[in-house]
Amino acid sequence: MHVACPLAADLDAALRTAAAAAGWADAADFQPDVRAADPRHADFQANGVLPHAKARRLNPRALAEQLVAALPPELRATCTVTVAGPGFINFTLQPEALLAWLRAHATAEQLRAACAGGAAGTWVVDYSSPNTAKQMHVGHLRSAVIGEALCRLLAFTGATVVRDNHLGDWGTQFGKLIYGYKRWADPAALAADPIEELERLYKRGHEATPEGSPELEEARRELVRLQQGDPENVALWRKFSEVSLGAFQRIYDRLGIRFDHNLGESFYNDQVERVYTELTAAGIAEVSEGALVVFHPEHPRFKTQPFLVRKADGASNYASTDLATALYRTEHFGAAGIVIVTDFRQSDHFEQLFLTVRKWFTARGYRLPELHHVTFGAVTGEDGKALKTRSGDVIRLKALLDEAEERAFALVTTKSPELPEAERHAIAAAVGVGAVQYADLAQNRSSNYVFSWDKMLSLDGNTAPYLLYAGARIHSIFRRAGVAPEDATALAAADAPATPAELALARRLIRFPDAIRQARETLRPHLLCLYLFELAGDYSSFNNADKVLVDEPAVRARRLLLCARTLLVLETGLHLLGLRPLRRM
RNA sequence: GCGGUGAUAGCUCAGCCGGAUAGAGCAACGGUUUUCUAAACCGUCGGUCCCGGGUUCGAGUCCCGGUCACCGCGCCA
Repeated sequence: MHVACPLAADLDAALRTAAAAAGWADAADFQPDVRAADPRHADFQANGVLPHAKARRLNPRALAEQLVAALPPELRATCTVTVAGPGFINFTLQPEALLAWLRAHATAEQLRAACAGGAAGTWVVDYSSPNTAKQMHVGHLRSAVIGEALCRLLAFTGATVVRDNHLGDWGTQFGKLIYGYKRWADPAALAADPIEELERLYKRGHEATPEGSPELEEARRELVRLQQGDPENVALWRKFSEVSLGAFQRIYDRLGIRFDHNLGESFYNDQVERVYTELTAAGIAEVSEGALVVFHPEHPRFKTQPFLVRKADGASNYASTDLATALYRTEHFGAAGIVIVTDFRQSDHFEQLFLTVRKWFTARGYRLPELHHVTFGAVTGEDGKALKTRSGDVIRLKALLDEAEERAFALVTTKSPELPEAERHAIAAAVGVGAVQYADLAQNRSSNYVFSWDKMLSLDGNTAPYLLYAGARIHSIFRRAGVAPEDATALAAADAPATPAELALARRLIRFPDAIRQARETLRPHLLCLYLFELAGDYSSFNNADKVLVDEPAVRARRLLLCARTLLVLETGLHLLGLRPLRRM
């Protein structure tokens, strides 16, 4: 017998049909509002009867009873339906329906199919985007980690994702850096730690070129030479970029990030002229105080707060390059969506940018992609100010990841001293770096983030190790059982979930597509983190309450089935967050 | 001044389109192991959801007013 497992969308459709079958005069207007329910009450609840009844001055409980009576018998076979409170309709899935879902979602591909439909076409995601010739510090972590998770979520739900690192590789700072480099570069230091040396040279160049000094004039001339294509300066600039990208990639490797493109600001240098021309021709931009600016008369604030797209001296700025970038992404990649991940302080800039792009593209008849600015709160010190170590330097990302791995290594060695050292190091890398990533992802991105080593490196509670540990325990059970989690024959005899812990776990598993949908729609990975934490909690409770490897074949098979599906969902989810699951820890 | 974001347990935070008794983790205290990894599980303690109004069957959630914090607002990116 084949028993299907109805989910929210199926119940929604069934209720609409029932409204018509019950003879409601305005059944077409009925919005069932089916959603996942508090597990204490049901699997799903429909709240839509209350507002519907209210608008028509009818008794909501009576309406709800009519709907329930009009539901098709097939549905009643798969779930228990009750009316509760003022008129909620509760749906509790029968264990056989849960079993049907578990059987139907055996592979990553089947899981993905259940989650597809969120995004389509090409989505360009602009994240990380550090400045070249500088170290990455903890302030760079959020964009990289959140951006990568969003890329994976978008790809998982059907988009073709283009990962674009929009490097800050062009601008006035290069004049000072070249000035410093030509005078004080130390080849040995450059070979040992290039970024460190470039930072030193920039600082030295900056200090040696105070405002109004002849030295500053010389630094500016270096910049002009670079922009005019002077071979020596261009070669130096290229070297700075290469060295920087190499250092960045060592960080990205640890975070599981690989960009498709590194199209920095310099790439758009010769594309801004078209922006000026088209914006001016369309009457969108105007000259004000010598600069080319865009006002938005329909906007309460931007009708007077200008968007400067070209400076009075004729030079481009980041608005110019961001406009050129939006055009390039649309024309070259055919972007259906553009997601830019930066901190909240740039909200005004991107709001103005998007308003301008919409008018510009509409005026020219260009395809208009969906535009999203994904913001996140600042990382601050305990005082709410910019982050510093005790010595006054910013905390380097490399140092943070190193510290995380060291702490994790000490813990692995305590917990699992029998494992070979190389494996303990590999586990420590996944646990330590994963903890740092997860600490960032698990918090709602819009709130500010007070940095603390203990919080970032915590290994208890709602943290990466808790999720990784649940997975490692499942692998351990399969090792003991002598079967692979993908081995369907070991699961064939499974019957429906029966114990409270089994049922709670199965009910959590079927909600995975809903969690994915929410995280994707809101571009908020913490909703996926929350789900995975609850899943790992339900699994841990199950693991504690019900022994898997028992003698009765049906019980053993159904618990192995739950383990296999938990593992599949957990590892899929961890991967979407950019974390690496572990088989042992 | 205008605008954005935030304020929920001692601490760090969830709370999705208004929905049922506001939830986790940490910390504190107590319990669970001859049994698949105790990095676990179970329990106890802990709340003026910043303040004041409003909308309604129902408000942490929406609206209005206020307080505090961080941030943005003409040539940095």
